[in-house]
Amino acid sequence: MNEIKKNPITISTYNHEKLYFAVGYSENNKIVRIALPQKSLEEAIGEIAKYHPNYKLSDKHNDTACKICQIYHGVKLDIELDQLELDHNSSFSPKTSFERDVIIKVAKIPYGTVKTYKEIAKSINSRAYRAVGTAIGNNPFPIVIPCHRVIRSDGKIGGFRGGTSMKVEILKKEGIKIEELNKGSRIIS
DNA sequence: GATTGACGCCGAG
DNA sequence: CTCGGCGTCAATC
Repeated sequence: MNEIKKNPITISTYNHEKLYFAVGYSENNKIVRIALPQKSLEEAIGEIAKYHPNYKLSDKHNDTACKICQIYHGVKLDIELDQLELDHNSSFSPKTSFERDVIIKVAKIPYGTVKTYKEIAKSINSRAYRAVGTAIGNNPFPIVIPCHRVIRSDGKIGGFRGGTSMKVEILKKEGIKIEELNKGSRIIS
């Protein structure tokens, strides 16, 4: 489980057509956590506050929240890795190099492309496919670290914290072809 | 140890 | 194509 951090942070938000985005920043102006889009402002803030109860609202980084919204909607946009708080005081504190390696690999998947859990595992010389999924599932920076671009080896979509349907929507907006099956969806390659 | 995964592979129907 | 079962290994209980 992700431990709860007492460090003070600020949360900035953005909303667009009934979807609410939130981003948490540390005092040294790095992103500590990103919320998946929610149906209300309270839920979006709650997604971050859950891990960082010591927060204040601020409009200082609303532009970042706006960017995240755009990326979510398929705009080809990058947020540099150095904007993310990846050290041990942040909410992302990998206990082994495994979790960190996975996140770094996922960060490098280009816009509009996908990789499989197996490929990620292989790229870090591991066969722990399932552990890769778990590590990605704990990703505190969804959308920016494009965990939605990691799919199963059989072409099926695989899981997503915000629900598989949200994963499908983002991929479609990035131009990836997906066919609907009776049971779930599949990438057309 | 034993259990649990955002998985993978193979074989049966 | 679907389903079950077993393989695999990191994290958690």
